Amino acid sequence: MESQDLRNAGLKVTAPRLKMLELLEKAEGRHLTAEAIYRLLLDAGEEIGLATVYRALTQFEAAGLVTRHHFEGGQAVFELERGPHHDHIVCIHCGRVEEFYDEVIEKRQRSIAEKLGFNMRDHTLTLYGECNAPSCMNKRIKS
Amino acid sequence: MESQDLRNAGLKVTAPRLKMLELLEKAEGRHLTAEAIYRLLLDAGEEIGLATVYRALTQFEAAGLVTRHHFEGGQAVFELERGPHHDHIVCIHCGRVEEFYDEVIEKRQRSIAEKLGFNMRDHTLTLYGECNAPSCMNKRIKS
DNA sequence: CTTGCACTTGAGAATAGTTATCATATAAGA
DNA sequence: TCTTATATGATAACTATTCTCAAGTGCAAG
Repeated sequence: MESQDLRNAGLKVTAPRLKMLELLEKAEGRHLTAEAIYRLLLDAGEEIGLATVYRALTQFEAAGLVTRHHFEGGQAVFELERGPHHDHIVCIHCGRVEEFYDEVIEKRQRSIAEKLGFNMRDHTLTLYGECNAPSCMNKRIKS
Repeated sequence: MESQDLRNAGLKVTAPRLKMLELLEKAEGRHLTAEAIYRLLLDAGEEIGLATVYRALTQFEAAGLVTRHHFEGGQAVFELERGPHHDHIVCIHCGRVEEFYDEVIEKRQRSIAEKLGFNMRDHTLTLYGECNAPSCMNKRIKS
């Protein structure tokens, strides 16, 4: 239950926070911007402020409930932290995001950090490319 | 000579652009923000506008003369594009940046992209950790 | 050399994304 | 139920960057 997640994080259980978590749940791994979350909730008839969305997302991130990614371009995107770590590949044409995990790369990163005298704490790996989704390829031909 | 780089890129050879390239050259691989470049030039007695710095950096990037990184936190940093591709590891305490290149990771990325149906065009890999520089460790103990 | 003009420049306004402020509202332990 | 630390929404403020525009300048053609 989401309310338990909130309590564990030392956050009060409030309507805006629950709605946001539900939405992220329903989004099933899609990567949403703060703005998108705000609009979706408004469209669903919820009363919520953009500031609250940003605030809550920051708190969720601190609590390890969501992850923030920056990819290329302005806005940050958020996704629910379900399961283990993974990296991303983003289509430079349609923005589609796929996730992957590679043990070889993970191991290699740790040993590189160690060799350079760093105690590794985190990393971001994002690949960019052209995806082979039909809808995306069509768009490219037209333009 | 830098002026040739500019001509090759289809850019006119102007004082501000040359000064910026010289500065980046002297920075020897340090990663500078647009703001830092601007201030350094002002301090050196050059007359230049911040808008010009941003404009030129964008043009240099398009021409492949410099690379733009986002790391964590607000401002982008720039470095001269000398030699082959490399990735970065950043100290989360002092911000020190080291560079590395790992053929195993590079290969692995390409095959992952292919497997997922992407034609890979680019990637960013940044590790974050605590560095073992004496100056950095001291600061941590004090605070 | 001059000259013409497309390209540049600097200053400041404008924008995008995000965070801070503040008065009001509310969750939840006593 | 009371109390109070937290949370909320509206809006102002802020940061990084880009845009606008009038004035200036590199450079190719004469």
